[in-house]
Amino acid sequence: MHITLEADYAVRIVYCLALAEKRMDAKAISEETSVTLRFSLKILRKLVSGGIVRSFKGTQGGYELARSPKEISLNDVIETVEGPFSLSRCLGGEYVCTKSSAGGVPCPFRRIYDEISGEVVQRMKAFTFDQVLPRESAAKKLP
Amino acid sequence: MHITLEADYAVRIVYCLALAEKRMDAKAISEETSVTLRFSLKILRKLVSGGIVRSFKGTQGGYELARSPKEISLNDVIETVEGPFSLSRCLGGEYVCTKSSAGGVPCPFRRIYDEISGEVVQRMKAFTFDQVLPRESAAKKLP
DNA sequence: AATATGTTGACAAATTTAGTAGAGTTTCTT
DNA sequence: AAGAAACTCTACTAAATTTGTCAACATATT
Repeated sequence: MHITLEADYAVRIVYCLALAEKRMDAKAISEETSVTLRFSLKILRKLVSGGIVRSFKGTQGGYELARSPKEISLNDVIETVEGPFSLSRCLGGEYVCTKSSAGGVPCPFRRIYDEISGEVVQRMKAFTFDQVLPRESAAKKLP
Repeated sequence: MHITLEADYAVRIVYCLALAEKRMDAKAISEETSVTLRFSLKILRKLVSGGIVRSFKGTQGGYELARSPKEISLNDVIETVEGPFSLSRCLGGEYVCTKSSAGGVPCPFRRIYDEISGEVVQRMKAFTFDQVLPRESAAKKLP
């Protein structure tokens, strides 16, 4: 019932890049965050395809945030890495709990699960990375 | 990032017992909820030791709720089966993120994780099983 | 051209979750 | 007292997911 280690790492990596305020290569990120190089590469790829991080190839390559920390939420990062947050196991709109003791009737717990999940997502969206940065850095804006 | 199947089953089982309003044996519960007999026995044991369900041995034995549905919350059931809910992986009070890029400084995400987890738990505590019962049953009280 | 970097998909190990087995104990009924 | 119908307990196995690794490749800079 926790976020996965991978998501935890992803948060660290984004945090690390937000603090650095400059391009870092995978090796530096890996050392800074104590995530193995290989695994951080994998996570970085997800962050890149999720549009949170930009990558640059070649000698002076590396990774940097694709937008300002203020515009990156905890939800962006976690959702990118492990998909949308949901308490209930049965996603999608028209779920009917054929197995519930009510038999074929909409699962009576679905609503509460969805409500709570929605709140969690809302909270995670409201929490942006500028909130964990030292004041000066938080003020700055990426181009 | 979902509740586990086991917790899901546990909720169904409690719901089933709440609807039944009478003692049921494991076989009946298993059939009603579509959880295998063996697995439901395992879950029932947890529910018993968690004080949510009472068990009775012998020929007329079986299981019944240990208290009225109104006094059993979603959180009671889920916590009994899979432990206290927490988003963050690092439980316990004095956690320090030695691995974070801040190095040895309290993890800056800890607070938000705990806040959100707290809200989830609060919501799950507020949701009691009488809320998913037909009106008449919900009104009744167990001795 | 050489080197430093990121990209990709497949693979493997570790951990957690899900489910099973069997021998034992208690209680009720007759 | 016997027997059956229940629950109890510990351990084990199987499946799924998470975590982490590898190797060959593509791209950019100097």
